Amino acid sequence: MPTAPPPAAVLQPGKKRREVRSRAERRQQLIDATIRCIAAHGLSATTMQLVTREAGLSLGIANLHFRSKENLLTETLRHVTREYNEGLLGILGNDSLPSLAATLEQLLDFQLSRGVTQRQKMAVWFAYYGEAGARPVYQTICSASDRLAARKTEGLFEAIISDGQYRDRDARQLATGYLALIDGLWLSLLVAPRDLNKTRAKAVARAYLQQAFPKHIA
Amino acid sequence: MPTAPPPAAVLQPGKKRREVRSRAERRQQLIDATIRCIAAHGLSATTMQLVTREAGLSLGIANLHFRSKENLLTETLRHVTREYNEGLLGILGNDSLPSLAATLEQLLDFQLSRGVTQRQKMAVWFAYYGEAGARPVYQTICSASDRLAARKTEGLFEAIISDGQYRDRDARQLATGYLALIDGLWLSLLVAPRDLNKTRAKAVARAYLQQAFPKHIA
DNA sequence: AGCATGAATGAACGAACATTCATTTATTGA
DNA sequence: TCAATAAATGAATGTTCGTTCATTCATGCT
Repeated sequence: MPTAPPPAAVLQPGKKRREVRSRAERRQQLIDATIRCIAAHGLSATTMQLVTREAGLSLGIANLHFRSKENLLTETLRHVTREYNEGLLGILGNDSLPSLAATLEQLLDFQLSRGVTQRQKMAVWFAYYGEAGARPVYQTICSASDRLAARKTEGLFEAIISDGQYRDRDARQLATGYLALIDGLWLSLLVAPRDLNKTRAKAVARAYLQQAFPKHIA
Repeated sequence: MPTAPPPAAVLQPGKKRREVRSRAERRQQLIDATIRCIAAHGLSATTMQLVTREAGLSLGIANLHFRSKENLLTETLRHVTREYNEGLLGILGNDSLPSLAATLEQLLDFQLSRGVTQRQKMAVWFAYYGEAGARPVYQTICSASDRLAARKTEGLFEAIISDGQYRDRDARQLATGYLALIDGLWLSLLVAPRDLNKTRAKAVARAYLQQAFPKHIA
């Protein structure tokens, strides 16, 4: 069998100059590309070729910086989760909250904030949720994040109940309901954006909080 | 090249007797197997081999009764969706509702009913939701079902508001919130069953309805 | 009984996939 | 200036997947 002719030594037109970057930079670049791919094509259609092409890099690079595709996907979920948790802790992090009413408003704004990013993140979030039942790793990461949000929200609600001297209110139950409501609204925004926009979603969530804590929200 | 030796004419031990069934029966059998596979292994790991083996049939059968894998998956989603919609219409179907309070209770019971089935169905539901952003067919089926539920729930809430002469209540907003809450509770039940059981989930949803319609629910 | 019909089977096939690694190339330090 | 080192590349590899179809066989009709 004749060997393939060796590529010409001349500079090929579509050839990009090879660039060297640090490990951290490449990892971030690949995670970002993975997020875009999942949002655009879904988790099952996200291939190594698609991701690396999206990142503008060569095929083998993902296996170089992450050991495997499985690892890349896990790290991507971890990144999205960490980002969300950091945003949440920026609001609910300190145990002594200056103004409870303002904090409540901030929480609402954060969870239903605009931003192109957020839309992509929602798609990623639910793509992994859909597979979580079958993949223990995803389940662990997701539920750890959920538990943190639940704990912090519950803490805020307890403080509000105490401050407003509300009667017959269960902080845990209200927090569970509120977070489930937010999840459900996200899902609707993702799947049926025609029937629900962010403004209406925020109004719905606000109504929930108003019913629960009328003295703390306008 | 020597041809492989023909299989012995004797009855092989692991050989099952071939059984012939109607097209409808086989389709249902395969859809049920698909649901079990998705719930157990996730959508991305659901292969034709897995499904047909789960159904106890041969590999080629799925392509015989459904044209393609894509079609099998679509029909499976349609089946789950139809089943849910029928249950919902069984409660909210007739336009003149006998007792609004009883209907509200039935709706709650239905949406958070136990049953092993329901757990598998939830897994299927969210597996498709996760891919819906990338697959227009899934999106169409899901959002059509969601829209029906929204319309019927809104109708019930309108009747209740009118009956109870509630002030400052928006049926559409309350219905959006209630359905989002149910979706969110389902997601929590699926992903973090340790943190939320069906009894607590029902209590949370009930609390929402109590806040909205105190005269119509205990 | 013998034949016609079509459901059922599973080996075979090509396409697509993740992964590997020999080679190329940028960067660093002597 | 020139090795030495490490990052980046992409052709090649082995595997797995969905799909096909020649063959087998159960069933109902004549």
